[in-house]
Amino acid sequence: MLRRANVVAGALDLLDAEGLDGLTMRKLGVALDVQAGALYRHFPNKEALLDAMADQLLEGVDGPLPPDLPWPDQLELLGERLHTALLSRRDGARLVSGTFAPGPHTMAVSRRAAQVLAEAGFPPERAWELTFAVFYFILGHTIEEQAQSRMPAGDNWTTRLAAAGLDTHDPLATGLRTLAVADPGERFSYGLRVFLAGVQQYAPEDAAGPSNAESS
Amino acid sequence: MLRRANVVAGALDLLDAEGLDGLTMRKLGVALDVQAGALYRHFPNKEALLDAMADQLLEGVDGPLPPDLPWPDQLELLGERLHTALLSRRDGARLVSGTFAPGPHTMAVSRRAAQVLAEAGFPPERAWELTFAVFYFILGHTIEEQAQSRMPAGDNWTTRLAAAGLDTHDPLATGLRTLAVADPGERFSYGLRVFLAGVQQYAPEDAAGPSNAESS
DNA sequence: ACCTGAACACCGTTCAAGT
DNA sequence: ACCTGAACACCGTTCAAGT
Repeated sequence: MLRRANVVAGALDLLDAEGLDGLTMRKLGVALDVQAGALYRHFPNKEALLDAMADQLLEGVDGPLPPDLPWPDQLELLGERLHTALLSRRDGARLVSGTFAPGPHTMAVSRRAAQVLAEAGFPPERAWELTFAVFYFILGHTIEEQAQSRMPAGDNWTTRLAAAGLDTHDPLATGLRTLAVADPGERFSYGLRVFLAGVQQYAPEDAAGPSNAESS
Repeated sequence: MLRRANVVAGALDLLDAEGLDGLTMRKLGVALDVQAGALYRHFPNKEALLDAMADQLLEGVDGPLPPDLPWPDQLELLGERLHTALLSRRDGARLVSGTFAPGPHTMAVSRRAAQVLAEAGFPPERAWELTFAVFYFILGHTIEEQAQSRMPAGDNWTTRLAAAGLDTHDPLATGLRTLAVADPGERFSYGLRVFLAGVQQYAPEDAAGPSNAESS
């Protein structure tokens, strides 16, 4: 007999095999030796299944954080963990970004990040807001990483950009080509640190920050 | 006779009427008084049409920037313009985020942002990287804005999050509920400024920044 | 309660044939 | 060159009927 957890596990394996666009209720039926219609005894629709898959993907991201770590480093660690989890399955970032109803793991991770920010002195709304903001960056960056990795090496997004109208002698054009071959993980970490530097600067209790933390 | 530009314009109007999920080659055919198959004389597939629509949406974002404006303000202006353009059509952010091949307007906007950062002293690769990073934040934030606006008022993403496991007396829970009714435009601007504060701090020529701009 | 078999109402895309 | 008409190979979802 089919259990809800089996369906999610089978769907995630099918995701690795077929990608998000190739993930079909019918193919999932075949993979689980069941008619496609039978899946609707466990999930009201495909959207709900995708939500469950996304939440499963985030299992473990909300692990304990070293309490002696400064809060910006805690956030960086959380961001790197999320990044790793998204990369663990093909199209993982696209899967999570399409989530409609957040599951328990999604909840736990978000809450953890917001709590770190609240303890750093941000008012609760700002803590949530910045949590979402950083997550958007992480999702967007990882979506692009996973899109690039599935493309022929000579046909990157960046390659197209470079070819489409940039002079060969333009330093910006060469920089774009350099980017195309750069380590995506290093790029991600750099972007994350830059964003977190901004967050740190806006922290009310951070003495090094400007006085306009809540104005301007 | 149908022109490529007519197809794009009709498709954008259909997008407003039906949303991205309801945008169908067959419906577009009806709207343009043409068989669906006829559209394939102008675009090789639906993906190419969506790319053209996304690029059209970004027309005008790459307008001239006041040259006397400090570069962080130039970036903020560019970001706000992009935000506005994405909001100008239903599901505009989702449309642009799904873009595969960047068109001329997408190119121009990206290049403009990268150039501002390059002139601020960033090496070209970092300039591109940060351009993408900020765009990811903008797209993600705007996708969520547009998703929220199409949901029943009492059933926000944030409302679900709040209901799913947060204590009523938890300040984080109340903060989340506050967020749900906050002005999305103000939230966007705040997040953008925070990110740009980080960027500014990493700028090599910014004396106020830390010395570890390229290390760590 | 769970699953099968089969249908319903759609999709994107192709292509001979018309004009 | 552009469009029609009609098909092909799929989708997600529903639901009587079986066990």
